[in-house]
Amino acid sequence: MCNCSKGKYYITTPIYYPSGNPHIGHCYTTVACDTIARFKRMQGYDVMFLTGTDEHGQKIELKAEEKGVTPKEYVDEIVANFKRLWETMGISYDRFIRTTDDYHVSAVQKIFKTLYDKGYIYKGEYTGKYCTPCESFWTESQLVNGKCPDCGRDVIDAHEEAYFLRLSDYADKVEKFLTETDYLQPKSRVNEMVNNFIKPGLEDLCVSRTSFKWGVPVDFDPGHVVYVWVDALSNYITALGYDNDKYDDFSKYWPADLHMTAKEIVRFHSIVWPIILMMLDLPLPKHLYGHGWINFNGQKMSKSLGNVIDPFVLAERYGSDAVRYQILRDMPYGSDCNFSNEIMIGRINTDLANDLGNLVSRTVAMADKYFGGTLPEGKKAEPIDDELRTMAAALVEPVSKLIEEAQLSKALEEIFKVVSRANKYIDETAPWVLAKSEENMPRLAAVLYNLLESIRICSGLLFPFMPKTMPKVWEQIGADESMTAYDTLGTFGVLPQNVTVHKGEVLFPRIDMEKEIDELNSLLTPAKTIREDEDLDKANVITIDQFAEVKLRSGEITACEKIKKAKKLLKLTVDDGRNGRQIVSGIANWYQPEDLIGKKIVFVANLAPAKLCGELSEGMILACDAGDNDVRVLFLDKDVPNGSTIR
RNA sequence: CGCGGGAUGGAGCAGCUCGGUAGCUCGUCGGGCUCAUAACCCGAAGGUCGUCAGUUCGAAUCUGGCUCCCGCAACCA
Repeated sequence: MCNCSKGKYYITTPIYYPSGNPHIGHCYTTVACDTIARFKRMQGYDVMFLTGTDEHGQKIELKAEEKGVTPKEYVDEIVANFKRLWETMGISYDRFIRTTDDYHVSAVQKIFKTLYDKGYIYKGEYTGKYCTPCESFWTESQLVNGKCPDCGRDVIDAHEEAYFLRLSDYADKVEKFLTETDYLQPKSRVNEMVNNFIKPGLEDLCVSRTSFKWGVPVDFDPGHVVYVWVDALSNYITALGYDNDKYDDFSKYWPADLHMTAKEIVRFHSIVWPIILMMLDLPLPKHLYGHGWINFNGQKMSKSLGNVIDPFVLAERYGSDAVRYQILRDMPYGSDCNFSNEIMIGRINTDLANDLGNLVSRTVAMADKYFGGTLPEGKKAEPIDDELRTMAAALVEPVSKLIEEAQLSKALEEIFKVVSRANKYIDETAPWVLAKSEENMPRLAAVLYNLLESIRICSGLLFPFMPKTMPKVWEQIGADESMTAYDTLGTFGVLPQNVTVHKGEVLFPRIDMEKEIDELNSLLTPAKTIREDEDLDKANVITIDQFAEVKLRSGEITACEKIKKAKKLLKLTVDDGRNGRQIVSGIANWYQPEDLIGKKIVFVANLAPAKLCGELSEGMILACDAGDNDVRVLFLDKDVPNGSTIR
């Protein structure tokens, strides 16, 4: 097969932020890209599949400090986990870029300088609000109740000298790009982007910071580091050798054929990234696909259904292919999907064990039992064969199109229609009846051959989705590599007439749902979580003087009401033994106002006052995380005087 | 009037762009089969498509009002 006949295909995942370990969401994006990459390789494209990590920023600087290690040491450990997960999940990336790689750092400096020299980056003064956990700047008007509109936490004032990227100049061009091309998928997101960010007036973007050090230094202005976007987005070109000598295939692979991201960073990939490329006079990428999130069933999540979502645990228990299958199968195009262990096990059992695995198993078993493993040359066709044969041979076309469009769930659905049809065919033809008389042998051989061929085609198309298991299928049905190549998948009748099958291991063992859920619950994270807490405790030892700075006092709740504008907040009036005070507490999900009135509680007396949803809060009451989305307030004995010091 | 998503048989979803017999998967019930991983195949029950009004010969599908739910916290893919 000629590897260059189809041209190149460049596909990317986002570079992930290693402030914590990889989770099922990272897994989805990466597995989806891997599947498409493998599929394009099968088709004969010269594929470049890039993934990596975005390692700079204040958040990582802080996390590292908390842990008492350097930022690099901190990310090294987590990046190793990302790589280990990709290994586990069978991710066939061609290149892995880290924004701390030397070549990337120097290339980013050059890109920054180029943009500056061209006048697209200018120095200004940044004044506004900054949310540290989100690493986001906000204007006063964007704040919600004075809080970060993304996470609702406090923002801090920020005034500093900073460089800005002149996005405003390109508002019209990028709007045209989004509305007049099919770059951004699904199409529904185009309006979202245009209405929310372009039409209100595209603001220039702050692209440097002086308040932290962990980033790419701006080489012509010491003290500044490049702030996230120019650094992170340009990975897609520096990884190909743009402005560096590490690689030299930029001209070969750029522009990207597909950037895949989750929906929350679509904004940067659909607006900022094309603009940066326009400024650099580079070709624009062809497609951006923003997929939905994997949600965890929200409040509905119940103990009985379990909740283990560590991808390592899932892969270890069910096999990476089963995990790949489930997340790809259940994520609908463009919207979110739910995840639970029950859903995952259900998928594995019905689709993989019952339908596909069992189809292979029963087919191979019959070939083995009735013909000693090798089919005879003589076959007898019948009209009833036609539907299955036609369906199987026609499968490659729609499936290819769907994969091309990143509609992986639908592609799988199509393939499994043929699997189902094949199971039905076994019933229609009843091979065990045919096996009873010698004269039916040619007919029996034809039936089994048709089944093996259907399996061959399905497994060939399933290979990009489940790359570890499909070769085992091929082994069992007696197919070699040449018989599962992409070009053979549109043809029925590729296996030799006298094909020999080999009974093998059970491909996807059926899982006992109840037993499995019980086991998952028993290993459900408490042990691990507590250990992490202990580690954190040890890393954050304080002195008794520090503790003494926190003034705890007793109080009695004399009045309590819900805050209308907020969902989670209760407004408490507390008798603190002095003038009384008002405390706002985020416990509305767990307590009704009437449950609290008259109760004695502990509160932090010297906490800086804050406004929450417009209500003044002078202190904080103590409550504990009782686990599993439960919160319990600490109540005191009735006879404790209000205002007593607690130590 | 903060933004966004949603409401379709027990559960999860498709259908809605371009109105015309309501479809899929799981579950339930009944039957068949015995090659197979107690798997497979067939059949049945079950929905006034959140609500009110409008447009229309005809609305799940178009228009407007209303109600309710979810995310915008956590591992931010």
